[in-house]
Amino acid sequence: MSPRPASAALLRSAPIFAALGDPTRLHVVSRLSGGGPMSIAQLTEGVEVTRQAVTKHLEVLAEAGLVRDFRQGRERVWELETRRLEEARKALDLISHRWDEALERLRGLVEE
Amino acid sequence: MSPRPASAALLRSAPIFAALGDPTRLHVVSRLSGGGPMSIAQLTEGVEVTRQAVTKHLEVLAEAGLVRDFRQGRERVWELETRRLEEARKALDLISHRWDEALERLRGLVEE
DNA sequence: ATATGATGCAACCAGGAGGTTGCATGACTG
DNA sequence: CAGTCATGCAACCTCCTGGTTGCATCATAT
Repeated sequence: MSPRPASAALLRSAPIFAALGDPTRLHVVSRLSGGGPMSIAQLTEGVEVTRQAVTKHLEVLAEAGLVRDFRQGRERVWELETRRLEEARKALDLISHRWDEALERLRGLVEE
Repeated sequence: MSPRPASAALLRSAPIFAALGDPTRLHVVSRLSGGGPMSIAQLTEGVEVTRQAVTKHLEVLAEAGLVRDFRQGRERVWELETRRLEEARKALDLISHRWDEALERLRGLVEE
């Protein structure tokens, strides 16, 4: 087992990070996380952009599996999907863990 | 203290996520995490794109504070900067934590 | 000195991302 | 049924992103 190749699992979390990488989107996610499920109109308040822009962002987040929607009367309500958040968190853990191992190996080599 | 606004600290991690959101970039980060510090040429092996493309990606990662470089003879060696990784991980924790709280509050309201 | 390997720099390009506006639709409220 | 509020749909626009190619530089091994 020499230098491990980039695990496919890790690579698969790229879309999640990409989705979280936009300020407006992160803001929306944060709003959702703090206030529970919200309609598009609600989410648009407190953000500088148009309702349509928010809609697009929500669709990007949904595509990445970070949010989920359901209808409630004439409203479309969005809520967080924490499973993917966990995946991303684990990916970050994996990276730093492997980095520590790698440095440890290097230190070992130097000391020989 | 009603529905908390998106914390600035959280918003500040958007660039980190954005940097991690590209497949090639995540691949590079993964390579670094598994094999210790590497030169640009080394990182270019095992990736489908040009050396210059890799250089650009490294600069994006550096901009986000995720990697750091130092010269070693005629090589430019890059290494991971795990501090920012930690920040991102904490941001994800914060989000899911607040979401759980929010759902708890909602459940409380419904049961009244 | 010189050839070679590792980068740096700059110009250029296509496509996608993030936003907007205008108008159509659907579902409650009186 | 009429008015209104929450969305859906579509066409457009601008800029940034991810990539490329070609050439200049700089350090090193001979």
